[in-house]
Parts: sequence; structure tokens; C-alpha cells
Amino acid sequence: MSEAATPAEHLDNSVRDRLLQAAVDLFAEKGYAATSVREIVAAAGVTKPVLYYYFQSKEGIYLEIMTRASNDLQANLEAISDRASSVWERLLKLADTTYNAYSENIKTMKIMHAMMFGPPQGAPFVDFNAVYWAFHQAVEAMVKEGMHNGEMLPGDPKNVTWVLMGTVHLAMEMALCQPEKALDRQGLREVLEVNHRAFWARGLANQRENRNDD
Amino acid sequence: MSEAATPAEHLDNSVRDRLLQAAVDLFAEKGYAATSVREIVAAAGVTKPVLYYYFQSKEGIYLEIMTRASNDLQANLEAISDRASSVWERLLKLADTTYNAYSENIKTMKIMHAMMFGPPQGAPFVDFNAVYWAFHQAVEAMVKEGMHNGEMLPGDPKNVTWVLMGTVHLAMEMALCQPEKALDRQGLREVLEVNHRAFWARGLANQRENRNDD
DNA sequence: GTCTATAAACTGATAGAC
DNA sequence: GTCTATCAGTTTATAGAC
Repeated sequence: MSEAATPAEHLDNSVRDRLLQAAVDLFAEKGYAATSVREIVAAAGVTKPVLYYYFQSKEGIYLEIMTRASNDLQANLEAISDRASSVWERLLKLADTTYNAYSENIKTMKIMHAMMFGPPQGAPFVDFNAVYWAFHQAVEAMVKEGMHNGEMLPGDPKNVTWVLMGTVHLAMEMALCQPEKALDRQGLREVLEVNHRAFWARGLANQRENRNDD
Repeated sequence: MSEAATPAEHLDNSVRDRLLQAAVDLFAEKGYAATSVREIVAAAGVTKPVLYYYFQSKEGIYLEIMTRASNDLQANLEAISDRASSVWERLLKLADTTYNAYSENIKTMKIMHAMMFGPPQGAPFVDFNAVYWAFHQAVEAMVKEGMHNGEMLPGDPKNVTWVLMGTVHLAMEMALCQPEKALDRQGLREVLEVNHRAFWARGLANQRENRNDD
């Protein structure tokens, strides 16, 4: 546990990291409960006592994976805090960095997603809910700001936030769970542009031009 | 298996249905892999051979639960097919019947959702994906119809469908997974109204009136 | 650190009596 | 139909040699 935090924070090909990688692959593919310690150590090319030496238990290796992932996601929220750019630009940036975090780390995100929106499968509790809700509330704060400074059209910030979150959430979920049907980065951007035309002040103006309004 | 389809299709308090109910509760609460046959029969107040007598295996009882659920969901899509009412009314009706199907049967829907968007947990494959995608495509067909007949504003039907599906999907998912944070039926309707104002022809007119446009 | 060998409990499933 | 008793295989986890 002492050498847990390698300088770059991620995988070299030490035995320890090969175990982590194998566990991520299997938990993502089959689920926590359906994955046995035997399978993890086989995939890592070691024997059982090695896993217990580094991680104490099956729960231990799971918790290390999820703690890292949770911290990574939390870091993304910082994209919102700098008020230099417009709400719209910050929203795009948040969607983009989140999309990156997901697509670069699909398997870990699949595990997290399964625990956030599925049954616990006997795994120890980790409060992902808090991370997700922080995300939702950060977006809501942005929407309030945008409506207040006139960048966005007036409306109920809560409801508009639900629509925006729904868009991003569905895109992320499809990318995780049905990649062949999912939006790519460009597709997500296009759908967000639809939201932009609907809820932003300049967006509505554009939309009306397009309609050649009366 | 012969007496599977009771007249009303659902639970009396026969031993068989008590087993089904116990299995639904446990699969929803802990997940398929983390639930043992022993727990199911204990919750139903019977012994193991009884479960194997009625359902042949753990997979058997799971498959019966999921087959019923899948059929129920598929039936909801019929709300779309009658072209008597407007696209908007049909969309509202679909959202409402789906919300009902979910909230009346939360535990079964949780299992289905976990299998649709989470790891298989060693459970036998059921093609929920097809049901979900049929839903998505039915909405897309409605949006195309609405844009074509002038009920909705012009735009890319695919992208608008993603926004609408995102709204409904997030509402359903929160209702399943974080009920205390979720939208109630009225809340879902309000968020859909936001979509209405954004993407429907009369909706935009209303929005512009509200803004007291220049 | 990594191994072989094994413990102790639990798993899905069944035989056979009633 | 429902039970008791039990099977064979798997599970997480560990003791102890190297």
C-alpha cells in the first residue's frame, strides 16, 4: 500500500499494476460479484497470495480502483470554476473533458457506472452519488449564472439543467454501454449545439433566422 | 412452466409467485450474481428443491422475470402508433405510461436497467438493447413526423431525439437509482415542457412572448 | 515477494423419502 | 409438491516453505 501512488499515478507493468489492470478489465466485463480472485490473478499471471499481499482482500483491490476513479472525476469539475470564459464555453469544456475521462478510461468508468446506477453486487459502498450530484449542481449553478447575466434565455434553471444533464448523461451512458450506437465526440457536440440554440440567447436568434420567421 | 401465465399475468400468493417476488426483490437489491438460491428460497419461506421444481435453475427464474418485464415494456411502445393525436401528445403519453411502468414495477425495472447498462453478472443474455433501441427509434420517427408536418421546429431529428431521450432517460434512471433526488411525475412533465418550448412551433412562440422580444 | 497446498465456507443443483 | 440430506465444485482467504 505504501507504493500505491506512483509518480504518474497510473500503470507501469509491475506485478501490482498488472493486478489492478486485470481487476479493472474483469470487473468491467463481468461485474464485481461475478469476478473471482482466481480469475484476476490468472489474468495477471500470478498466484492468489500475491493479490492478498498487495491488496489484503478482493474488496481492497476494488476500493483502490474506485478511489482513483472518483478522484479523477472530481478533478474534472474544476473546469467549471474558472469564470473567465462564458457559461456556454465552460459547459462545452466540461462535456469535453468528461467525455475524455470516460473514453480514455472506459473500463473503470463502466465499473463506477454499474455501482452508481446498479445493485451493489456485494461490493463495499463507495459514495459515487456525491460526485454525480456535485456535477449536477455545478451545472445548475452555471445555468443560473447564464440566465442571470443574459447569456441564456430566461427560464427555470432546474428544468433546463435536467435537459442539459440528460443530454450529456445519455451520451456518456451509451458510450459506456452500447458503444456502437453511441455518439462520438462530434455527435455529442452537435447535440449540445441543439441545446445551445434552444436555451441560449444568441442561439434562439440563430434559430429564428434559420426559420425565416414572420 | 405450464401455469406461468396466470390470467392477470401477475402475482397471487402461491408458492410459485412468492418465489418470483422474492427473487425480484433480491436481484434488484443486491444484483443477480450476489444473490444466492438459498437467500431466495429463505425469503419465500420454502426450501431449495421447490425453486428447482418450478424454475429448473437460478437462470430459469431470472429468465421468467425478465421475459415478463421485456414484454411489458414493449407493449408501451403502442402508445406511439396511433396517429390520431399530435406528436407532442403522444410523446407525453409515452413518457407517462413509461413512468408508470417504471414506478409500479421499480424492482423489476432496476434489474432490467442493471442488465441493460451494467455488466452481465453471469446472468443469461436477454436482448433488452433491442427494446431500448426500438424506443429510441420510435421517438425519432415521431420527431421526424413532427418536423415534417410543421408541429415541430425544423432541425436535425436525430439530435433533437437525443435531447428528448436524454431527458426521459435521466428521469427514469434517477427514479430507479436515486429516488430521493429524482423528478416526480409532475417534475418530468415540467422538464418535458421545457423541451416543448424549445423544439415545438407553438412552444417557441410562447417562449418569445415570455421574453417580451424586441 | 512469490510460490504450493489447503482450510472453511458457500455455491448451484439433485437424490430420494413422504 | 415439499421436505431432509447431500453432492461436487467454487469461493475468499491463509499457513508456511523458499
